[in-house]
Amino acid sequence: MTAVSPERTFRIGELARLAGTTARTVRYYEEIGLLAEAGEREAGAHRTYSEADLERLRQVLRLKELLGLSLEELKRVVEAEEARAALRREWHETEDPATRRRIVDEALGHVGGQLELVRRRRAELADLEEELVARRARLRDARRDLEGA
Amino acid sequence: MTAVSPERTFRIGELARLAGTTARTVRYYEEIGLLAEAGEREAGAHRTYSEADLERLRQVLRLKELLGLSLEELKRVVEAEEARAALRREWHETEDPATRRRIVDEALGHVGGQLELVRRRRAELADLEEELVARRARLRDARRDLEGA
DNA sequence: TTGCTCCTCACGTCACGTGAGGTGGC
DNA sequence: TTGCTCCTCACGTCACGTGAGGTGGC
Repeated sequence: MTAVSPERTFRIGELARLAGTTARTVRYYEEIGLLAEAGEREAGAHRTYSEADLERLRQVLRLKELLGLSLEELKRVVEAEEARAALRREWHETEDPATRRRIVDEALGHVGGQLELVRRRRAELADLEEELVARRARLRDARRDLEGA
Repeated sequence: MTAVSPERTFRIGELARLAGTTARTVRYYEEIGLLAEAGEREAGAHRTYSEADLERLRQVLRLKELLGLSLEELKRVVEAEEARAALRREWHETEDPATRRRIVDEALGHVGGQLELVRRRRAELADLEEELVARRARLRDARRDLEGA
């Protein structure tokens, strides 16, 4: 039996390639505090990343490209995400239903806000698509009329 | 009877506001040749824009925001659009069906390319929306379990 | 040992934002 | 005439790109 390699690590170039970006971008995100610094590192040593780091980077890039968020806005999203992760850990330490409800409600608000953004974008894209389809239909009609010639 | 004001014009500030951007952006687009210079203008005089200019600016901003195109890419789109407008004028001067077919086919290729971009984006947004909806469902379940407490 | 990838400056670029100082039109 | 909006530099900023010169690991 082979191990499932639960501790796959990446260097910055591979991480960037797998996430569809560049090493420079990853370093920049670290520089401005959007991504955490890659573990313990003596000055000048190579950065190493985990699969969790890869997923986090992918998610950040996805929100940036699809929703057009600035890095400042993404920083707030990531911070909120981390705060919620901390709350999830706290979750198991409390029995108080009021506290638990507060945690869930906060998460619901956060997810709801993102959903609204995504849906607005999708609606705008749907409008654009509709216009393009109409244009294409008119062009196809013209094209069909020319077939007979 | 009042006239339908077929020649409504705008100054740069109003144009920008109606298009959802800034005067600086409009000047920059003119500077890099993305938007045509605003008519005849002695140096230092105010720019004036037509409703057609407003529509063009809106369309450019829409493609930029929804598809994430760079200004260089948008320039190519606008140029292709202008070439097609020129061809439409040429259209009425030719009787040759082969020429007309070439004009229509070029337009079809252009619209088809844009449609593909729009659809890919929409699909990506649909995936993101699905994930968010699933997260919200799990949170709502947790929330419901807490109601009983 | 030889490549390849990584490292840190640091300057360049794209797409504007933001004054500074001055002029034009209702 | 007084505001308001416009004008042209020109420097600042955000999000990286792109070398320059040097070091690390399979």
